[in-house]
Amino acid sequence: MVEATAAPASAAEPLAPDQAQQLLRALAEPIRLQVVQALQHGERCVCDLTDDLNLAQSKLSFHLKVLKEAGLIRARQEGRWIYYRLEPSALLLLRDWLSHLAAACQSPAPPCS
Amino acid sequence: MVEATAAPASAAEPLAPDQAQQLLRALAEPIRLQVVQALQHGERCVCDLTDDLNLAQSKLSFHLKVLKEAGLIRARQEGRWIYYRLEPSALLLLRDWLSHLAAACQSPAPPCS
DNA sequence: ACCATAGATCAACTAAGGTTGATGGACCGG
DNA sequence: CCGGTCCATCAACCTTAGTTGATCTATGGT
Repeated sequence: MVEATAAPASAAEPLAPDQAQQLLRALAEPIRLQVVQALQHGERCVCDLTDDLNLAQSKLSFHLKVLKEAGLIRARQEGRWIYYRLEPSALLLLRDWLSHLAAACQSPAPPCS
Repeated sequence: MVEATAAPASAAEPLAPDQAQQLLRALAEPIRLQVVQALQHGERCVCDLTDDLNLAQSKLSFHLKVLKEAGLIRARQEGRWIYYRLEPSALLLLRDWLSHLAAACQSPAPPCS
């Protein structure tokens, strides 16, 4: 959805609300958050992740899929194993979206009534 | 949960995973995202929000509660009306948390197997 | 060719979270 | 004091999303 093969993403385009929401939804789940943190310091294959996080293989696979579809992680196959790693550009896009939001709400506004 | 009356938050403390998750969950919902965006340019009272977003009062109230409990918005009463506004510090904390995550995953790591 | 392992996918189940309509408290104007 | 408006809360319902165990494909070793 978000990406092409070589996700150019840096900080130029503002990230549509739809995409922001997809990223937020993907991150807003305990297991997926653990996965993301487990990948924080580099690539890991699924078997290592199941072991690290003590999860059923099927369950982990489900969550990896959600993260991948959101563009937050990327898979790389090597022989029998599949290595997953974080996609920093997605994180940065979301980060910038939050910055933008925070910046906008610093200004005063007219009361309603 | 997250805050006291005067949320000091700026950029010093790293934000616990628990709290990051609460913020993410709060934002990861279409209506709440709309609410946040509606508050982006300043305070609004509930009646205005129901009107702007065309929502049942009860429904809006539910989502406002979630956002408030996450520390993302703050309420201010004035007569009969209750004005809500965004809490930038929460957004910035989450922003920094994402920065940190993105920064960490830029470094290489040892393969498993 | 055969078996074992890595991982994805599927269908049925369960649990969590959002919705709805009704009720209740707070504040105001007459 | 009374009626109306603003908003929060509650219980019952419904929808969405995560879980579980089984099955399926692919890869590699022997």
